[in-house]
Amino acid sequence: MVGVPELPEVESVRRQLLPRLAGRAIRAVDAVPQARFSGLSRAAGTTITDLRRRGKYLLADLDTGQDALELVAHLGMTGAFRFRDEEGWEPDAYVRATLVLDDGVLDFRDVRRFGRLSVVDAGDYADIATLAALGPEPLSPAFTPEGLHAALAASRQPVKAQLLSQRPVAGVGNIYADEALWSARINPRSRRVGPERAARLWAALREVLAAAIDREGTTFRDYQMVNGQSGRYATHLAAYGQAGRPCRRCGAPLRAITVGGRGTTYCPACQRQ
DNA sequence: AGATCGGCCTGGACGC
DNA sequence: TGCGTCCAGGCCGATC
Repeated sequence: MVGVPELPEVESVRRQLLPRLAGRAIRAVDAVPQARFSGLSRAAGTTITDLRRRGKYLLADLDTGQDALELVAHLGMTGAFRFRDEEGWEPDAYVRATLVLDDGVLDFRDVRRFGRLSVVDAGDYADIATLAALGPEPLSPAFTPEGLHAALAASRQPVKAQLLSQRPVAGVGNIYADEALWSARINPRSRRVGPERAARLWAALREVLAAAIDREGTTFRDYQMVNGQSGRYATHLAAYGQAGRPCRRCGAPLRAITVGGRGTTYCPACQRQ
Protein backbone atom coordinates (compact mmCIF):
# COMPACT_ATOMS: atom_id res chain seq x y z
CA MET A 1 0.00 0.00 0.00
CA VAL A 2 1.17 3.48 -0.87
CA GLY A 3 0.38 6.08 1.68
CA VAL A 4 0.72 7.83 4.98
CA PRO A 5 -1.01 5.36 7.23
CA GLU A 6 -3.64 6.62 9.60
CA LEU A 7 -6.31 4.51 11.26
CA PRO A 8 -8.20 3.61 8.06
CA GLU A 9 -5.04 2.56 6.26
CA VAL A 10 -3.82 0.49 9.19
CA GLU A 11 -7.20 -1.19 9.45
CA SER A 12 -6.94 -2.04 5.76
CA VAL A 13 -3.51 -3.57 6.34
CA ARG A 14 -4.85 -5.56 9.28
CA ARG A 15 -7.67 -7.01 7.21
CA GLN A 16 -5.26 -8.02 4.48
CA LEU A 17 -2.75 -9.61 6.85
CA LEU A 18 -5.08 -11.40 9.25
CA PRO A 19 -6.04 -14.36 7.05
CA ARG A 20 -2.42 -14.99 6.16
CA LEU A 21 -1.08 -14.67 9.70
CA ALA A 22 -3.70 -16.27 11.92
CA GLY A 23 -2.48 -19.66 13.11
CA ARG A 24 0.99 -19.27 11.63
CA ALA A 25 4.05 -20.22 13.61
CA ILE A 26 6.96 -17.79 13.69
CA ARG A 27 10.25 -19.60 13.15
CA ALA A 28 12.57 -16.62 13.41
CA VAL A 29 12.67 -12.84 13.28
CA ASP A 30 15.49 -10.76 11.90
CA ALA A 31 15.85 -6.98 12.00
CA VAL A 32 18.38 -4.24 11.53
CA PRO A 33 20.10 -3.43 14.84
CA GLN A 34 18.13 -0.40 15.96
CA ALA A 35 16.26 0.50 19.12
CA ARG A 36 13.07 0.81 17.10
CA PHE A 37 13.15 -2.97 16.69
CA SER A 38 13.21 -4.43 20.17
CA GLY A 39 12.62 -7.80 21.71
CA LEU A 40 11.86 -9.44 18.39
CA SER A 41 13.79 -12.60 19.15
CA ARG A 42 11.14 -13.43 21.73
CA ALA A 43 8.69 -14.03 18.90
CA ALA A 44 10.62 -17.03 17.61
CA GLY A 45 8.80 -20.25 18.39
CA THR A 46 5.45 -18.58 19.03
CA THR A 47 2.19 -18.86 17.13
CA ILE A 48 0.13 -15.91 15.94
CA THR A 49 -3.41 -16.30 17.25
CA ASP A 50 -4.92 -12.97 16.21
CA LEU A 51 -4.11 -9.62 14.64
CA ARG A 52 -5.81 -6.62 16.18
CA ARG A 53 -5.56 -2.86 15.80
CA ARG A 54 -5.50 -0.01 18.31
CA GLY A 55 -5.31 3.41 16.70
CA LYS A 56 -2.44 3.19 14.24
CA TYR A 57 -0.85 0.23 16.03
CA LEU A 58 -1.10 -3.35 14.83
CA LEU A 59 -1.09 -5.89 17.66
CA ALA A 60 -0.34 -9.53 16.92
CA ASP A 61 -1.20 -11.90 19.75
CA LEU A 62 1.51 -14.50 20.21
CA ASP A 63 0.98 -17.83 21.92
CA THR A 64 4.15 -19.20 23.48
CA GLY A 65 2.48 -22.15 25.19
CA GLN A 66 3.06 -20.35 28.46
CA ASP A 67 3.08 -16.56 28.69
CA ALA A 68 1.19 -14.45 26.20
CA LEU A 69 3.22 -12.01 24.14
CA GLU A 70 2.33 -9.27 21.72
CA LEU A 71 4.08 -8.14 18.58
CA VAL A 72 3.41 -4.41 18.35
CA ALA A 73 3.88 -2.76 14.98
CA HIS A 74 3.65 0.87 13.93
CA LEU A 75 4.01 1.64 10.24
CA GLY A 76 5.33 5.15 10.79
CA MET A 77 5.11 7.00 7.52
CA THR A 78 6.29 4.50 4.98
CA GLY A 79 6.17 1.10 6.67
CA ALA A 80 4.61 -1.78 4.73
CA PHE A 81 4.44 -5.55 5.03
CA ARG A 82 5.18 -7.72 2.01
CA PHE A 83 5.03 -11.47 1.64
CA ARG A 84 8.03 -12.88 -0.13
CA ASP A 85 5.80 -14.78 -2.57
CA GLU A 86 3.90 -11.60 -3.48
CA GLU A 87 3.68 -10.86 -7.16
CA GLY A 88 6.34 -8.36 -8.15
CA TRP A 89 7.94 -8.10 -4.71
CA GLU A 90 11.68 -8.47 -4.46
CA PRO A 91 13.35 -7.58 -1.14
CA ASP A 92 15.38 -4.39 -1.47
CA ALA A 93 17.60 -2.17 0.65
CA TYR A 94 14.61 -0.79 2.53
CA VAL A 95 13.67 -4.07 4.20
CA ARG A 96 14.25 -3.45 7.92
CA ALA A 97 12.87 -6.67 9.40
CA THR A 98 11.86 -10.13 8.29
CA LEU A 99 9.57 -12.68 9.90
CA VAL A 100 10.16 -16.29 8.90
CA LEU A 101 6.84 -18.11 9.18
CA ASP A 102 6.08 -21.81 8.89
CA ASP A 103 4.59 -21.25 5.44
CA GLY A 104 6.45 -18.27 4.07
CA VAL A 105 8.42 -15.11 4.75
CA LEU A 106 7.07 -11.67 5.62
CA ASP A 107 9.21 -8.58 5.05
CA PHE A 108 8.78 -5.24 6.79
CA ARG A 109 9.85 -2.53 4.37
CA ASP A 110 10.24 1.04 5.58
CA VAL A 111 11.98 3.68 3.51
CA ARG A 112 12.00 6.49 6.11
CA ARG A 113 12.57 4.35 9.17
CA PHE A 114 9.78 5.83 11.26
CA GLY A 115 8.15 2.45 11.75
CA ARG A 116 8.60 0.33 14.85
CA LEU A 117 8.29 -3.31 15.76
CA SER A 118 8.59 -4.72 19.24
CA VAL A 119 7.60 -7.76 21.22
CA VAL A 120 6.23 -7.12 24.70
CA ASP A 121 4.44 -9.07 27.39
CA ALA A 122 0.78 -9.03 26.43
CA GLY A 123 -0.74 -5.68 27.38
CA ASP A 124 2.50 -4.27 28.78
CA TYR A 125 2.91 -1.00 26.93
CA ALA A 126 5.15 0.68 29.49
CA ASP A 127 7.82 1.25 26.84
CA ILE A 128 5.34 2.47 24.23
CA ALA A 129 4.06 5.68 25.81
CA THR A 130 1.63 6.69 23.09
CA LEU A 131 0.02 3.26 23.03
CA ALA A 132 -0.15 3.18 26.82
CA ALA A 133 -2.05 6.49 26.89
CA LEU A 134 -4.05 5.88 23.71
CA GLY A 135 -7.58 7.26 23.62
CA PRO A 136 -10.70 5.28 22.71
CA GLU A 137 -11.30 3.82 19.28
CA PRO A 138 -13.30 6.43 17.37
CA LEU A 139 -15.86 3.94 16.04
CA SER A 140 -16.39 2.15 19.33
CA PRO A 141 -19.06 2.85 21.98
CA ALA A 142 -16.25 3.95 24.29
CA PHE A 143 -15.88 7.11 22.21
CA THR A 144 -18.62 9.54 23.20
CA PRO A 145 -19.27 13.27 22.71
CA GLU A 146 -19.10 13.79 26.46
CA GLY A 147 -15.85 11.89 26.74
CA LEU A 148 -14.30 13.84 23.89
CA HIS A 149 -15.36 17.10 25.49
CA ALA A 150 -13.86 16.09 28.82
CA ALA A 151 -10.62 14.95 27.21
CA LEU A 152 -10.24 18.19 25.26
CA ALA A 153 -11.05 20.27 28.34
CA ALA A 154 -8.19 18.61 30.22
CA SER A 155 -5.56 20.35 28.09
CA ARG A 156 -4.86 23.86 26.82
CA GLN A 157 -3.06 22.69 23.70
CA PRO A 158 -4.58 23.69 20.35
CA VAL A 159 -7.31 21.22 19.49
CA LYS A 160 -5.45 19.93 16.46
CA ALA A 161 -2.33 19.18 18.50
CA GLN A 162 -4.53 17.32 20.95
CA LEU A 163 -6.01 15.19 18.21
CA LEU A 164 -2.54 14.32 16.91
CA SER A 165 -1.46 13.32 20.43
CA GLN A 166 -3.71 10.23 20.16
CA ARG A 167 -5.07 10.88 23.65
CA PRO A 168 -8.61 12.20 23.11
CA VAL A 169 -9.17 9.61 20.39
CA ALA A 170 -7.03 6.94 18.75
CA GLY A 171 -5.76 6.87 15.19
CA VAL A 172 -6.19 10.41 13.91
CA GLY A 173 -3.29 11.80 11.87
CA ASN A 174 -2.71 15.00 9.98
CA ILE A 175 -5.04 14.26 7.08
CA TYR A 176 -8.12 13.27 9.03
CA ALA A 177 -7.52 15.88 11.73
CA ASP A 178 -7.76 18.61 9.09
CA GLU A 179 -10.75 16.95 7.47
CA ALA A 180 -12.67 16.49 10.73
CA LEU A 181 -11.95 20.00 12.00
CA TRP A 182 -13.09 21.44 8.68
CA SER A 183 -16.24 19.34 8.76
CA ALA A 184 -17.01 20.41 12.33
CA ARG A 185 -16.16 24.08 11.54
CA ILE A 186 -13.63 24.27 14.36
CA ASN A 187 -10.47 26.36 14.14
CA PRO A 188 -7.45 24.06 14.51
CA ARG A 189 -5.82 26.54 16.91
CA SER A 190 -8.78 26.61 19.31
CA ARG A 191 -7.68 25.93 22.86
CA ARG A 192 -11.18 25.68 24.25
CA VAL A 193 -13.80 23.47 22.69
CA GLY A 194 -17.18 23.54 24.38
CA PRO A 195 -19.70 20.69 24.57
CA GLU A 196 -21.55 21.62 21.39
CA ARG A 197 -18.45 21.90 19.27
CA ALA A 198 -17.04 18.76 20.85
CA ALA A 199 -20.19 16.94 19.79
CA ARG A 200 -19.79 18.23 16.25
CA LEU A 201 -16.17 17.13 16.23
CA TRP A 202 -17.12 13.71 17.60
CA ALA A 203 -19.59 13.18 14.77
CA ALA A 204 -17.17 14.55 12.17
CA LEU A 205 -14.34 12.27 13.27
CA ARG A 206 -16.56 9.22 13.07
CA GLU A 207 -17.93 10.17 9.66
CA VAL A 208 -14.55 11.00 8.17
CA LEU A 209 -12.85 7.86 9.49
CA ALA A 210 -15.72 5.51 8.66
CA ALA A 211 -15.87 6.83 5.12
CA ALA A 212 -12.12 6.39 4.75
CA ILE A 213 -12.27 2.81 6.04
CA ASP A 214 -15.05 2.11 3.56
CA ARG A 215 -12.86 2.98 0.65
CA GLU A 216 -9.77 1.45 2.29
CA GLY A 217 -7.95 4.62 3.04
CA THR A 218 -6.92 7.76 1.26
CA THR A 219 -3.51 6.96 -0.15
CA PHE A 220 -0.74 9.35 -0.95
CA ARG A 221 -1.15 8.43 -4.58
CA ASP A 222 -4.70 9.66 -4.32
CA TYR A 223 -3.49 12.85 -2.72
CA GLN A 224 -1.13 13.40 -5.63
CA MET A 225 -3.99 12.81 -8.00
CA VAL A 226 -5.97 15.43 -6.09
CA ASN A 227 -3.25 17.96 -6.73
CA GLY A 228 -3.03 16.77 -10.30
CA GLN A 229 -6.71 17.69 -10.74
CA SER A 230 -7.74 14.13 -11.48
CA GLY A 231 -8.41 10.81 -9.84
CA ARG A 232 -11.48 9.18 -8.44
CA TYR A 233 -10.69 10.37 -4.88
CA ALA A 234 -10.45 13.97 -5.94
CA THR A 235 -13.62 14.95 -4.12
CA HIS A 236 -12.82 13.25 -0.81
CA LEU A 237 -10.41 15.74 0.72
CA ALA A 238 -12.10 19.00 1.63
CA ALA A 239 -9.20 20.63 3.48
CA TYR A 240 -5.96 18.63 3.67
CA GLY A 241 -3.54 19.69 0.94
CA GLN A 242 -6.11 22.09 -0.53
CA ALA A 243 -4.58 25.44 0.50
CA GLY A 244 -5.55 28.24 -1.86
CA ARG A 245 -8.58 26.43 -3.19
CA PRO A 246 -12.05 27.73 -2.41
CA CYS A 247 -13.73 26.27 0.66
CA ARG A 248 -16.38 23.82 -0.46
CA ARG A 249 -18.81 25.31 2.06
CA CYS A 250 -18.34 29.07 1.77
CA GLY A 251 -15.97 29.68 -1.12
CA ALA A 252 -13.30 31.52 0.86
CA PRO A 253 -9.74 30.46 -0.02
CA LEU A 254 -8.39 27.77 2.31
CA ARG A 255 -5.31 28.82 4.25
CA ALA A 256 -2.11 26.94 5.16
CA ILE A 257 -0.74 27.44 8.68
CA THR A 258 1.35 25.51 11.19
CA VAL A 259 -0.21 24.05 14.33
CA GLY A 260 1.76 21.96 16.77
CA GLY A 261 4.59 21.86 14.25
CA ARG A 262 2.40 20.31 11.58
CA GLY A 263 1.20 21.67 8.29
CA THR A 264 -2.48 22.53 8.60
CA THR A 265 -5.10 23.68 6.12
CA TYR A 266 -8.37 25.26 7.20
CA CYS A 267 -11.01 27.75 6.16
CA PRO A 268 -10.43 31.12 7.85
CA ALA A 269 -14.05 32.10 7.16
CA CYS A 270 -16.07 29.19 8.48
CA GLN A 271 -13.57 27.79 10.98
CA ARG A 272 -13.29 30.89 13.14
CA GLN A 273 -11.84 30.91 16.62
C1' DA B 1 3.55 18.65 35.15
C1' DG B 2 2.12 20.22 31.02
C1' DA B 3 3.27 22.60 26.68
C1' DT B 4 6.52 23.11 23.06
C1' DC B 5 10.18 22.13 20.00
C1' DG B 6 13.85 19.66 17.64
C1' DG B 7 15.33 15.20 15.96
C1' DC B 8 14.73 11.10 13.50
C1' DC B 9 14.91 9.71 7.98
C1' DT B 10 14.51 9.88 3.09
C1' DG B 11 12.74 11.02 -1.52
C1' DG B 12 10.82 14.42 -3.99
C1' DA B 13 9.93 19.16 -5.11
C1' DC B 14 11.96 23.28 -5.87
C1' DG B 15 15.50 27.10 -6.91
C1' DC B 16 19.66 28.55 -8.95
C1' DT C 1 22.23 19.00 -15.63
C1' DG C 2 23.32 18.91 -11.17
C1' DC C 3 23.77 20.59 -6.97
C1' DG C 4 21.90 22.39 -2.65
C1' DT C 5 17.98 23.34 0.39
C1' DC C 6 13.61 22.56 2.22
C1' DC C 7 9.57 19.92 3.32
C1' DA C 8 6.50 16.09 4.81
C1' DG C 9 5.04 12.94 8.40
C1' DG C 10 4.25 10.20 13.66
C1' DC C 11 6.28 9.81 17.52
C1' DC C 12 9.80 10.50 21.17
C1' DG C 13 12.68 12.73 24.24
C1' DA C 14 14.71 17.04 25.87
C1' DT C 15 13.82 21.51 27.39
C1' DC C 16 11.28 25.35 28.84
